[in-house]
Amino acid sequence: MAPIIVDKEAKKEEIFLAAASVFAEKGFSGTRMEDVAVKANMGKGTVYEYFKSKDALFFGLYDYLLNEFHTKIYAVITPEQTPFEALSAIVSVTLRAFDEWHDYGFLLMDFWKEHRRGGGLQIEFSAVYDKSRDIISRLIDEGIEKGEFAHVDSRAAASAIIGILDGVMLQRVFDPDLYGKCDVETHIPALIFMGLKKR
Amino acid sequence: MAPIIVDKEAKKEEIFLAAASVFAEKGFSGTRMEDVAVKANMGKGTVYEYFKSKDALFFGLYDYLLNEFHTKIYAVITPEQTPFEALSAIVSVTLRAFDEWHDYGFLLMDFWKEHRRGGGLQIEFSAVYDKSRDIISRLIDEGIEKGEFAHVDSRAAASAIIGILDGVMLQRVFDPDLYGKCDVETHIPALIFMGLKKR
Amino acid sequence: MAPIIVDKEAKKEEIFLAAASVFAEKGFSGTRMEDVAVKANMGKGTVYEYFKSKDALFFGLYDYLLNEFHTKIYAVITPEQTPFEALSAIVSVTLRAFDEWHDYGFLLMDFWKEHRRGGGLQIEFSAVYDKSRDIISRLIDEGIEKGEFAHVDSRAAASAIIGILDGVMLQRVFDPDLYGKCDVETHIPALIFMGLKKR
Amino acid sequence: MAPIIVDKEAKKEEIFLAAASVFAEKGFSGTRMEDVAVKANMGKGTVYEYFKSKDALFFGLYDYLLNEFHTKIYAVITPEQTPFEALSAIVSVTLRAFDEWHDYGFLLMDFWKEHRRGGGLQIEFSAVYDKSRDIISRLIDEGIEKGEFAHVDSRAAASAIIGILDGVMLQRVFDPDLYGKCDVETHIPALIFMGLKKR
DNA sequence: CATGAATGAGCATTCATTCAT
DNA sequence: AATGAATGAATGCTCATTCAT
Repeated sequence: MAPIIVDKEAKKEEIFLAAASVFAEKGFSGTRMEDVAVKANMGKGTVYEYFKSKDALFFGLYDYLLNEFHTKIYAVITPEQTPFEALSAIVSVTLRAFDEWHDYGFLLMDFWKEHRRGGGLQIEFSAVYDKSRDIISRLIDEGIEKGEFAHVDSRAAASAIIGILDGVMLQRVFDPDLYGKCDVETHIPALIFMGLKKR
Repeated sequence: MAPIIVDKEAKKEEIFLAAASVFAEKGFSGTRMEDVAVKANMGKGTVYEYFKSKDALFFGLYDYLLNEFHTKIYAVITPEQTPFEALSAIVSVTLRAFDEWHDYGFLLMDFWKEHRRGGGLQIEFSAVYDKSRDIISRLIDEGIEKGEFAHVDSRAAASAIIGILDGVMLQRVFDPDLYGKCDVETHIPALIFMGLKKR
Repeated sequence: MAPIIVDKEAKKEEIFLAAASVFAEKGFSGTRMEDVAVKANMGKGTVYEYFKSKDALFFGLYDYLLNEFHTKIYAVITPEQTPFEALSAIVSVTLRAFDEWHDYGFLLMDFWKEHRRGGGLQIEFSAVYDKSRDIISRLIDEGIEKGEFAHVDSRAAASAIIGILDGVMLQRVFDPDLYGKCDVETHIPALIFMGLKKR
Repeated sequence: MAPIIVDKEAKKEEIFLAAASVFAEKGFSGTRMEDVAVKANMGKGTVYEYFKSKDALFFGLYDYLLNEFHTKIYAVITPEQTPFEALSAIVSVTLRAFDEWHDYGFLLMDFWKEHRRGGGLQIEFSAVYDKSRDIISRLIDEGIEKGEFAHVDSRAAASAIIGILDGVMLQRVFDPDLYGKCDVETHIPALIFMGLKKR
């Protein structure tokens, strides 16, 4: 008669936030569903009202975060930018994003690791990387066409750039002071665009 | 009665080989000590004679593999090489090593992931990266001195190079066809040394 | 505001019908209160308005069904019948009733099985059997008096007859083709009345 | 080197005995695996060394008990007996067996009830009844041939006899005094062989 | 030394029941 | 009256670790 109106999506988001925090701290297998529930200020059972299983929560979270991440990253690209400017913006915002959420690195490691355990729930990681590679390699192709970039293999270069960004993140996970030791946000793009060799 | 002489080190190596195979296939938390024992053709109890715990085995394995890996990688550096040649050799042998043992990627992911869980047993990953970074950044510094390389920040560049290599490995874990799609072993070094920008 | 008038008894019956169907299909412990609620087109909470607990619903259902069953069975007895005719009618209508509702067998099994779990709610099964035994043994006694039946122990014979009927039902639960294989409705009464021995 | 020798079968039997006792007392769903373990004086995990799951234990127990039961029952048949004597012996030993282990009735109810829950583990009850029906109907056929029994339908009569025995057991489960109230072991066989009708 | 039987802590998940609306 | 969101007790099962032989 007067059904309790609950914003299911809002509740899911609450759980996602709690889960992100706990998974990032303890890792997937180190996290108990109760930990998530406690963090989200609800009963264990309630979490299960919104997510069928621990796996569903985990990979759902991945989806959620990736979406937010991509939205954030690719919001910086505008049509007026030159390929160089667009690429610079992507690299720079990505590095800054890692900086802002250090835990994201741990989460991502877990996603990578748990990714294998069969089942149909899991995100198609390969597709995710494909998508990123597509965007970046298209910018590179455009840059080559316009004479801005050298005649590199655009897909290999895109892989390398993503590799740099992921790899830098990994290294920062294990050595948080890396940023302190050198100005990564300046030097990494420099390397990407200029290479090591003297001209 | 003559005491049975057992080569403890040889036995440990047997266990390492079995463990590497099983951990790579099933991941750390998906692997049961019994799986390792079976693979190594011995009883569960025997594994515990050589390793105090699952963690000790796992991180001991990391140590073991990393040692082998580093030995292999840095064997290619010789004093006669120019910095450019040395760096090229490292990059190239690393890419080829990933190629040879695809599972290594999964193992590495697990090491990264489990790395955190307290205790004092764990390898100091940061130190590992530091060591690699040291070797590479020294080569870069040398190259700058000799006028071979541009005036980049050598530590940032080293981070970026390691990042590229780790990152490329990660991408190949999720998309094994990457090598097929483009000649990574040619293009990645090219990007590293020449950068994207046209000269 | 005019209060909504709800026919409590009608609603209870709705729930009973839904419950009978679900319990028969999934068994007592396999049935969730929500299943019943869904089948009855109402909310879980509403079921609890009418039945204090799952047990109360289950044993209430037993009462309800038994009542219907008894009403049906004993409607066939009339004062004009000879004891033989009355008994024949009971046997025959019982066998036919089992035939009509195959699921009843499963329900009954569950009632038997759950019957023990303490508490004061449960139906006194013994009393139920006593009642049936009373009716049947009285008919037998009457038959003996009138010289229609042999001098058997009427209570033992009544037990045996109920036993035959319950037992036949059980066997049909596990082998639904039993009726197909032989004409139970003819042969079972024949055995009851004539026995195995040749005269 | 000196492996602990454990008689796996003996251990299984220990567990069966504990399980029979606990299942009979609390029913299948009311029994926790720990209850069985405690009763058998072992740890929970140990039970799982011998039985893959609660279901496997339960239906394994059924197999075990049924085997014992059948062995006991059909041990009383000898080639020299007339069909009447053989049948009498079966009926009588069955009734006495129920008497000796009252709990068997409860266990059987549970087996009946749980029987449905799909899966491939479960005993084919139908086959069990078929087997009993075969033995008994063959004896009846033999009796008919020899002129000992009336021309009944032997399969229907066999069903009825099994029905009587199962049914009597059920009634005794709910009214343990039934035996006290009348001499079932005399009167039930009398009814089976002579029927109700006066000759 | 080697073993594998025994153990029990630990955790994902289910579901009867409650109660705010 | 009716609802269904929230809850947490309860339990089957796994697996690292121990230890008697």
